[in-house]
Amino acid sequence: MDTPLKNQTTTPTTPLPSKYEDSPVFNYISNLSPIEPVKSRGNDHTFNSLTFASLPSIFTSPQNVSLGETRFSLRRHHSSEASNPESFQTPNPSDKLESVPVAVEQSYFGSKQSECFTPGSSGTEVTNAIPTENLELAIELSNTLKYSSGSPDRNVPCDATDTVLETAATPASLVQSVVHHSEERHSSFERETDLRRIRGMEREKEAAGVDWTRLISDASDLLNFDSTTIEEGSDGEDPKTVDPGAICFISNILQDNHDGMEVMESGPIDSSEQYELGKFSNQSEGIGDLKETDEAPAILSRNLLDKLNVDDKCPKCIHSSCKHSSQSYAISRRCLDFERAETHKRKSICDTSGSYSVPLQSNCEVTLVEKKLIRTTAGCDYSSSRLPGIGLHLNALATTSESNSSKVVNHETQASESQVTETPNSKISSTCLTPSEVSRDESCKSEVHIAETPPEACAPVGVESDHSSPENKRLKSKHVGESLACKRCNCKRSKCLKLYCDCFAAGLYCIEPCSCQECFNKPIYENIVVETRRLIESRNPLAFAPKVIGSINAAPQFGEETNSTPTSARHKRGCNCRKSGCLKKYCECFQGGAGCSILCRCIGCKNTFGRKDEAEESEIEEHKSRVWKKDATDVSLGRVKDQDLPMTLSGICRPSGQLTASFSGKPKIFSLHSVLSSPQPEKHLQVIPEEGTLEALDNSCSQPSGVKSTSPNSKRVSPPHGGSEFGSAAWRGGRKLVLRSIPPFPTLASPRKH
DNA sequence: GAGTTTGAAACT
DNA sequence: CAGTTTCAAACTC
Repeated sequence: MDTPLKNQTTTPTTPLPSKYEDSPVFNYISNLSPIEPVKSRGNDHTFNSLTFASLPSIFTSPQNVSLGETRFSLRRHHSSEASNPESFQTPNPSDKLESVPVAVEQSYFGSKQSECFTPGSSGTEVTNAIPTENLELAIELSNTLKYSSGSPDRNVPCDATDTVLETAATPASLVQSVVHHSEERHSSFERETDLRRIRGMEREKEAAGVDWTRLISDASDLLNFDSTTIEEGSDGEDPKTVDPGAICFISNILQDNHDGMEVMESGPIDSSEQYELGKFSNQSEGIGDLKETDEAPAILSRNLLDKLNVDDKCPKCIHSSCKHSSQSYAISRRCLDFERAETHKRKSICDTSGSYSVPLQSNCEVTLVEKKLIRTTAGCDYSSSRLPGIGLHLNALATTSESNSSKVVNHETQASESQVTETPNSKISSTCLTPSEVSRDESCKSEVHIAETPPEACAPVGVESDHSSPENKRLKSKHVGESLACKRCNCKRSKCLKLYCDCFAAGLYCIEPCSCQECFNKPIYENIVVETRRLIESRNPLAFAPKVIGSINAAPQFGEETNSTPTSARHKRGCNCRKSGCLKKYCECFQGGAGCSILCRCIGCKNTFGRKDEAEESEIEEHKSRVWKKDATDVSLGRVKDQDLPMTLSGICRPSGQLTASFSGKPKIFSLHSVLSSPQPEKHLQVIPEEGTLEALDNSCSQPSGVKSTSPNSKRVSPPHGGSEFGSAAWRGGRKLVLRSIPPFPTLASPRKH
């Protein structure tokens, strides 16, 4: 374009015939170039209109312009031309692209260069990298766009400058580079990483057959996120703080899903990534690259716009739509951090993201309101992916109910986003150990704080922002998911290192909203937390498992009439209520939206989700049938004695002590009864799979009580790894993983043989 | 917001 | 394993 550098860059590309330049595609590409914005008012306008307040600032950086453009020369050519925000809706595809894509691209690509290159170095870089790229570009127009995204590999210059940045995700830093914060580099890096992860996820999904729409939404979400951050920064809030946290949380979330970090970093951006980028451009283009459906462009643009709009409207995330993704982020972050602490940042075990299809995803339809769609999609993806890594509680929540989950997600989303804005100093130096500093240093973890910090953000839809007030708290916690999402404690003496602490029990770090005193449940005290967890898990491997198990999906929605259809969810140990009638949140069953079961020792149970007596009846019936069947089988094998049946029944009907706990309360779903009654543990495992839904099974398997009760030395019973293993497996892996790792269970149960 | 109630968690 | 104590959330006023 105007700048010499660009000319250079473009020139190499020129192997393309002049005709090519004349071609619509070429024009389109040219129009795409956003880097110019600084110079071109139009772009600025566009950004502003789009609410990319900070974008202009981005372009202020000379480096960004020159460097970024070099690679994107093709696209950004005539960026100046497309300045109209309205261009989105204009028939002209190129214009459409301009506003949105520009922002995106810059954030992605430009940042990289900006960081990698100093003004002086830029020239060298250009010469080196461009030729090859251009060549490829020439070959494939579509690729050209993608190319602009700039694979790490190709960006040789970056490597020289800063290997880490370069490999990691240089490009993302554009925005931050604009800000000129060295600290931001880190954040940008993470952002980039996040983006890549997302893309990688998308790739996977794509491979799986996921439609591009989701990808777009994700990407748009990402974009949105960025924009939000930027905007915030422009608003006067501390940009630094914002970015890091946001980035961190995203990265964390993604991390679970995707381990791909390494891969992505190590390797150049593969075609798929580029492809996605290309999608962006394509979509905005309207030219419609091959892969995309006609809808793609429109949707993309809409999404982007929506996002932008959303950001504008609610920097702090006012809309539920905004909340969604953020919330999920926040949740995951918090949990992930925790998890990470335990595992010491092990690579996500659960790339099983694929396997964990969250119900939410299903909800992600293009048909949804775009705003929601965007958020939702992102949230879905993240949530799904994150599930594995999340504390069991969270997992339970996720699975609990779609509606709930969505609420939760929204909730968190808001929180997270607002957090982003609020996050003050996110990480950068993790050396600080003082509790007060903890929140800051936690970097990624700090986000946790951030995410939930904003009362308003956190507040469930329809709930006042004031968290502190008991009323609000109550309202918030109305829904289990919500309560967890915004979980905050008020511990005074437990240091938040005991199960008394809801945060700790839920596998979450305490965050700002918490009113706890002398809190050690912070990322900074990771070691302590982990150690404590180990201790607790050693006593009760499933101490951190969700208290309520079973498919809450089936359970009536909160607030719905529950009596008619008892939920399948059951408290893992049952409650012991004496005065609350299991009608108040004192009752863990009730609180978790679970009906009371035979495991409960409650008195005067009136649990609307299912009373104990009812459960007992059904349980007995169920058990009887099972027992008889088994009995027949066992008898044939000579294993079962006449006594067994009665004993089992008695145990079921009125389990005593921990033994009771061993039974899952869920008759229809779980076959634990059979386990107890059955002399052979192995059978249990076999039986379980048959009956239950996976979740139910997993949950049942994961129940600590079960372990304890079945084993002679309940306390001794510990997971393979001194208790932590099992628990951790459940902790990090999610239900399915837990289920797999359960094998030890049978062994434990075996002692019960009579 | 303070105080009470409640039941889980922790302890003995 | 049972009883007691501790604890913090839930709840009430």
